[in-house]
Amino acid sequence: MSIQERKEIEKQELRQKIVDVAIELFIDEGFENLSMRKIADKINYSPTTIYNYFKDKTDLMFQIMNESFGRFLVNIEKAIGEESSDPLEAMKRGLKAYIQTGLDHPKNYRLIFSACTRCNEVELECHHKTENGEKALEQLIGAVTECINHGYFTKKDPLDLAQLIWAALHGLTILMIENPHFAINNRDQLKEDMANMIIRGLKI
Amino acid sequence: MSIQERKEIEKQELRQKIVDVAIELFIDEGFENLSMRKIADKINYSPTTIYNYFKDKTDLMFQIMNESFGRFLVNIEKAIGEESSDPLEAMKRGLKAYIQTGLDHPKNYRLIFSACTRCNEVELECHHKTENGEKALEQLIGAVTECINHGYFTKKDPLDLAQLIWAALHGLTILMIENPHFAINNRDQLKEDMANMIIRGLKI
DNA sequence: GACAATAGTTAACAGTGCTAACTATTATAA
DNA sequence: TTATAATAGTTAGCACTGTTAACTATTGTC
Repeated sequence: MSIQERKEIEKQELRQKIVDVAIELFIDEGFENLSMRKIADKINYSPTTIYNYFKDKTDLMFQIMNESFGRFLVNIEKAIGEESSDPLEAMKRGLKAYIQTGLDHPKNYRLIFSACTRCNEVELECHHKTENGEKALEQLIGAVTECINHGYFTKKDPLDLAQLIWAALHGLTILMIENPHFAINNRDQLKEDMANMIIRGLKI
Repeated sequence: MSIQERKEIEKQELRQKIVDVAIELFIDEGFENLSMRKIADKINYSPTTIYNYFKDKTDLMFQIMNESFGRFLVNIEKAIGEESSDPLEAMKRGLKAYIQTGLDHPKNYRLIFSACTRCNEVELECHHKTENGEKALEQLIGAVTECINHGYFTKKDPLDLAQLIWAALHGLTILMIENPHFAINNRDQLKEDMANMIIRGLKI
């Protein structure tokens, strides 16, 4: 390993540490209390060091958002459990797993989508795409295509259907997380009903 | 009109002015640039005056959120247009109107739901209910009940169904607003598809 | 051993939410 | 009519924020 290689690795390690600590702080202390100075304190560096690794706070936010998206995907995989031979069965399990995973890790889920809230509020033009977000969508498109090919779903554009599904799931998940009053007494029922509504709505 | 009444009215007027200016600033300058001092500047009062009318910034946020919700409802009514005799027809028009109104006034829509993002991030416990939010839900429940009574929708708890519908609509609307990449080329199609998916999903 | 690049630092600016202590103004009761 | 009390608004200040510019110390290269 050359010196340059070692330096590069060290750089990546510190960068990753910043991301990890930022997520930790977000989870522990919330959105409003996540500051560059607190992150710096936690890693025992001066606040300005962070700016050698991230353009600004928004940039950092998008990195931790992407990282959290990755962790969310891992958790979903776990929640889905063993593979299913029937695509429709797999789809239904996936739908419920998405909502449940969001509810199980509300702060994580919130983090994934709260970066956008910070991004260029004025113009509502955020040009970031998260790598892991794209990956998730690809996976969902695959599952939808399976359902179409097996004659379960209407023969429409799989991307369209995937976006429909994602939107519906996200809506329920984020409302439940952000509004503790929403469906306080019937969350399990609603989760089930949402999965059923989606599948019935797209069935041939 | 007694002196007390006049004073009360003046108080309400200033309070309303603060709310109006706060909304204006949010729309014009965005979330991050909305500060107590800027609001104070705009109404030519000292910043601390605001604290005589609102407990803190979060409190003010919830007031402007409620106000925006009210304006949103007015705009939806407009978008729905004339009354329809058929409840299912009315429902479909309402569904599309919700999404379209959100897209037509993205900053307004975002404001309605961004207050929660600020509320007690740590515990995810926000105990505010917005009056206008409750009102909207009541209305939706009414429309759903109509559809059930006419034999269009499955005989389930109208509150459940209304929450399902709202969640799905909200998910699509907020994703489109917050993520400019989401469904950039097929938004009209998606709006239509979402309405159809919901109705097919709930039909008897 | 000189030079340059890199990584990290300190100091500072302009702005933030919010509180405490103060001052005027106004309405009520004697 | 005047003293008292309540109300509405003010100033000054605290502890914090993101971010930049200028600096220093360390390290690798020639």
